[in-house]
Amino acid sequence: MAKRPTVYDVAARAGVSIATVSFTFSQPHKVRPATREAVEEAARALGYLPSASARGLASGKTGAIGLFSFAYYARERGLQPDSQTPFGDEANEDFRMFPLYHDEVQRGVQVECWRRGYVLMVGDAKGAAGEADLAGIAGRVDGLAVFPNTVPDDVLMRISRRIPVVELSIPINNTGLHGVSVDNEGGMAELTGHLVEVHGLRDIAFVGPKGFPDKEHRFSGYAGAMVAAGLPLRTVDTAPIGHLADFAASTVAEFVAAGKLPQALVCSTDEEALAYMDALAAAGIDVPGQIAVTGFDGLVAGLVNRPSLTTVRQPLVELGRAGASILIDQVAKPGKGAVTRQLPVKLMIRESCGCQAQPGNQVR
Amino acid sequence: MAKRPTVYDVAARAGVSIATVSFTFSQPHKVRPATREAVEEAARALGYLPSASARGLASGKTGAIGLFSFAYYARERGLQPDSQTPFGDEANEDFRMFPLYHDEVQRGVQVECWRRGYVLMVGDAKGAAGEADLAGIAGRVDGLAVFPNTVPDDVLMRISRRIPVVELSIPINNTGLHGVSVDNEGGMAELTGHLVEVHGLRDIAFVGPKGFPDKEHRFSGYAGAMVAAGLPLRTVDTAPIGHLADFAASTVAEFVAAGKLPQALVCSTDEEALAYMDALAAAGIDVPGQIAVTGFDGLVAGLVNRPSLTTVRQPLVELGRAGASILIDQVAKPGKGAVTRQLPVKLMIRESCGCQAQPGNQVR
DNA sequence: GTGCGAAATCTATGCGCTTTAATCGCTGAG
DNA sequence: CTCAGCGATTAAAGCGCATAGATTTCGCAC
Repeated sequence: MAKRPTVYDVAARAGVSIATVSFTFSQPHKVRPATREAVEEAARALGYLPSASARGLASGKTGAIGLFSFAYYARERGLQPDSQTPFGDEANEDFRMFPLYHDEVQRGVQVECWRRGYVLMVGDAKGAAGEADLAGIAGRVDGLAVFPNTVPDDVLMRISRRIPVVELSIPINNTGLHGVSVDNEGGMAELTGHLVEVHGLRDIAFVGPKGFPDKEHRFSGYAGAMVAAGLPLRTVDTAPIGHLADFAASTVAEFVAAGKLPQALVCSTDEEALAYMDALAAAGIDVPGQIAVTGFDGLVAGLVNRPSLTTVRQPLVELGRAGASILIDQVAKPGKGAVTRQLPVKLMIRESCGCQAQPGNQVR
Repeated sequence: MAKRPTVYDVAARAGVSIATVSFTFSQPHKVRPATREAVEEAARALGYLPSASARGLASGKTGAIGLFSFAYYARERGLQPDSQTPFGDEANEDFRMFPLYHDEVQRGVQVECWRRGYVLMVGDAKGAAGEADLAGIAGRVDGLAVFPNTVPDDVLMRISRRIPVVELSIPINNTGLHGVSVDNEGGMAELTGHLVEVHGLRDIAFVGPKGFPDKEHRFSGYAGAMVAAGLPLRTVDTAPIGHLADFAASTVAEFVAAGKLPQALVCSTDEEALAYMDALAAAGIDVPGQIAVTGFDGLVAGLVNRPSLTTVRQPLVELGRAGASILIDQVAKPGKGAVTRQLPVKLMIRESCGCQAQPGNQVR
């Protein structure tokens, strides 16, 4: 590559000063049409491309929104950048790998950035999300969106002192960060209610990890509905996502061995639900015939699955858009407090709960 | 937001020079452990975040790969940033809108960037992809990936004089740009052969637009297979993607009116195929009973559709990865000529051609 | 205690652009 | 014919960091 031409080269060729070149691009109306054209002509002839780095340095703005995204997916599964793990086409069932939760949210962020004239910077930690990784992206954006549990809180707080930070899909909290969330509790309560009231189930177990605020809220929704119906709670531990399949298989085996198969498995995520459905199928147990299984998220994979997965659909794209929107607003006019929004969810009744698939429910 | 602390602030607090601060982050091993810790402590206390802009300016590298992505989707459909068009959750069948072709390719680019330690900059034109839009992203990356027909050739050529540019999924050509493509011709020939040999169809029409190199190659594949079988060619024009539904409906109406319904519609993309299947269903024509329909791409939407869509699956994620890989290689060691790669495709026999759905073919 | 090479640190400069303040050139009023 | 007034243009000062080259400090042998 030839040396990139700079404002100096353009200025020299056009016979003006670099300031005029700069104005030509940033404040065209302040430049006489004749000189403007001369500058543009020179720029074109030279193949001039303004350096965003220099621009950002001088102006203090980057015009970019950052998203710490893929790391979310990878870290949860223990994937390494140098691994040979298939990330798409190679996998036989890659609609189980893509698009997942964060892919849809990312799309939302991307759409909103597009609409507001920002570019999206997608950064990812190479190992545990340390500060060094984040610096690479936090240092070059005007605002940062992150998924919960991907970045240590103290690092996040530090960053938020410099640029607005929004947590995507985290319950309202007291961290002082901006945040967008969904009605986890209400959605799960409604879903549980469906199993109790429509299907008359009583022995309903909740499957989900501890320690994740959003999952805890889903549990609350489940618990509330069960208690309200006078039914006993029952919980099943879950493994890290990377080991869902093995864990689900052994759990199912235990159920069978103990002869204590619940009537329904209310999972905290679609991914868990699908893993359990696989395990149940492998064990020769019919879903929804012998046991109902439900998820939470509304991924494509649940729609493609047979039986299709009854679940609670989160407005994932909207979630991303709302997050990006908050950031961009904050960049334009920094507010004092944390901005938070909660979005509604939608119950998607499909086959895995025992209902017949409805055309209207085929959609996600 | 408080003024962001700089190397100077950190240096002052740690009692060292800014060079040492810089080294501490870039060449830690060249700094004595004691001073390194002092610097890190100061940085932590101050909430220091290195400015990527300044870094990029000084070093001449940005560590970012750019992708001109969403614009591709939007422009083809005539969507505007300020429009109220639903971009996801709102749509009843958004698996028809996401993930599409470019979404999967983008994922590939993103994965490869992650593995190679780059960040991804997703930029989008706000209107026609003019130079101004591109400058915003081309100026801040070390390499740029674009979809065909999204950026005027001359602009692309200009940019490619400064940074490596790769065209995603464009047949090998003479533009001198790097490129990745798939075996469009071979895949379509194989698919057409399937319809002829397995299903014994003779009146097979090709549906696809003119003027797009990759689509032309698909046509060649279709034509080659037909000629080889001694069958006549038949083509159907298509409308811009944004008007696919209306156009497909009127075309189907013409077929019916003229009583000349082909035995099969070989479409150049899955999106076209789905539009025609919708139109055929609306006209009360059974697929694949009365007419077979096939696509090309291997989108999720085709898998979810009933009947599921027989198609040719492109390795989209791999396509994106290959593109990013070429760019990153070129950044590291600029080569002289254009690098090109062609990837294989895979025939996915599903229901819309008249075959029974096979478990193995359910996958995409 | 000295001397020396290596390691650590610092000084100084420039990356390409934005932006403020100052200068220039022109117009029209006096 | 002069000069205030105004728009167009420019000079100059950074923005925050990397890095070559200069300088200081360190570790160690004598």
